[in-house]
Amino acid sequence: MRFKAPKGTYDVLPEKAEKWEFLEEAARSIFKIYGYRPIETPIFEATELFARGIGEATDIVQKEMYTFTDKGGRSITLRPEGTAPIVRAHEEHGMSQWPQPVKLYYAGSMFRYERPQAGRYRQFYQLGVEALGSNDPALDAEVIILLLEYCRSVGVKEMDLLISSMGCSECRSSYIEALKDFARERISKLCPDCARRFEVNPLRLFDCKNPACGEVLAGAPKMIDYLCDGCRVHFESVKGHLGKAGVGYKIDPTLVRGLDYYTRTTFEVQSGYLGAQNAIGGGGRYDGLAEELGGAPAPGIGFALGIERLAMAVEAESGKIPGEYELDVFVVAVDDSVRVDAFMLAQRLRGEGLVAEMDYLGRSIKGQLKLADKLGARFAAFVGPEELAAGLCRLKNMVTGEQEDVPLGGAPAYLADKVFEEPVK
RNA sequence: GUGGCCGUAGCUCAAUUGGUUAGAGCGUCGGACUGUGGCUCCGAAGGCUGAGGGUUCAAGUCCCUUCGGUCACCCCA
Repeated sequence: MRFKAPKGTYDVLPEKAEKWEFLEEAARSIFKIYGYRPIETPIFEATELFARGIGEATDIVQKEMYTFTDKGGRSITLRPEGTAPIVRAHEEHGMSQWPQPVKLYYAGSMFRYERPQAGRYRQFYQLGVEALGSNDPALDAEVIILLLEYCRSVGVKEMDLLISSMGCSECRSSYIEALKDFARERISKLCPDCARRFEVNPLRLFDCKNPACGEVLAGAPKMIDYLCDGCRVHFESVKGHLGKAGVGYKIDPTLVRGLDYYTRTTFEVQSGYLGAQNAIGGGGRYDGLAEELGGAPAPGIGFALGIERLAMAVEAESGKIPGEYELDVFVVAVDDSVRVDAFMLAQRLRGEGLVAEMDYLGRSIKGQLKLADKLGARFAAFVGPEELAAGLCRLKNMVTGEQEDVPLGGAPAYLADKVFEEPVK
């Protein structure tokens, strides 16, 4: 075959898809408990939405977007993240008139043109929440706790919560000046990459892994020391809420996230089991985004988490993720004359809510039993001329090997009782 | 976009210093006396050795290019 899944993409085969379904269902369930409601936005949007929302200078906008021109001449981009589209929908549908705050969650694929690596793909699946219309620090804490609780509920035990504050437009700009003053005097001691960062986005200086740069920057001014009164009070309150909730966290002043829209609270949940891309999820507050997109002001906060990375962390720590294929009954057609009767029995079994399978390849009885065994069937139901003539159906317990004849008409209900009322195994 | 490693049947891997029809295990399908699984045994199907060039009498084995995978950087979920 000449075709393969495009670079950086992959097929989620049944075994993995079942695990993803489990994780996603668990997420939807806990998101709802926290009062969030589902929303689906288009998988592509006007390029300008992301360019303005995420920031022209960011890596995402500069080199990672899947952009194309549609037949109407519009510049379209496959969504690289979920927040900007939701803020767009919030404005478009007047959600500021809904009971505030508006709490939404989403699940879906995102696209970024990057070199694939462990835990990073060109199409990846995110789960996320957004709460718009309030700048209450309690909401910041709620969102952070929701992320942690969800991860914990599906089996992630060891994870680190990093938090910081990016300040608001006012205090951040004065901080950036201070940082640039500091860096300008030491520019000769920094690596070429950092020299470039200095020009493009000084906040990124802290991302450098170069030890020499790290030493130089250790003495640099920190954003959290430059917060204005409002931002400082907000940050203190977020920490206070987390503390009351018994949530452990680490303040990381260098936690600078790659999207320009963040203000005040930013956070990231990391796992030591993921390799270089160690963030399971992250997010922050974006109080200026709605205005940046040309809408009415609307503060907001949210997070996104990558299901691929979550699944990796869960499997590394807890071994298995639930979500197995289970077969209740395999209907065995004893010979060709009864294949239609077998088919009808399977239909009636399914009508009782039982997972029923049968043979579609004309296999021998032995072959059918082998298949039933491979599929893990709990029961086999024999349909044969002799049983049919007597109005019976022979049931075989595939675990114990016991067999019994029951009236054909009552077989589905009889089996349903056995399957649903008796403990598995 | 940059760099390291890698690319043989569906999967995991073999294939003497380049040498003749590329093998095995698992899996799939079938069979082992007539209506019954899990163990065992037998058989079959399934590879243009990622692709394209080159070197050579001869290439899965060497060289180049390209595509893909993988890991790291940049950055992020």
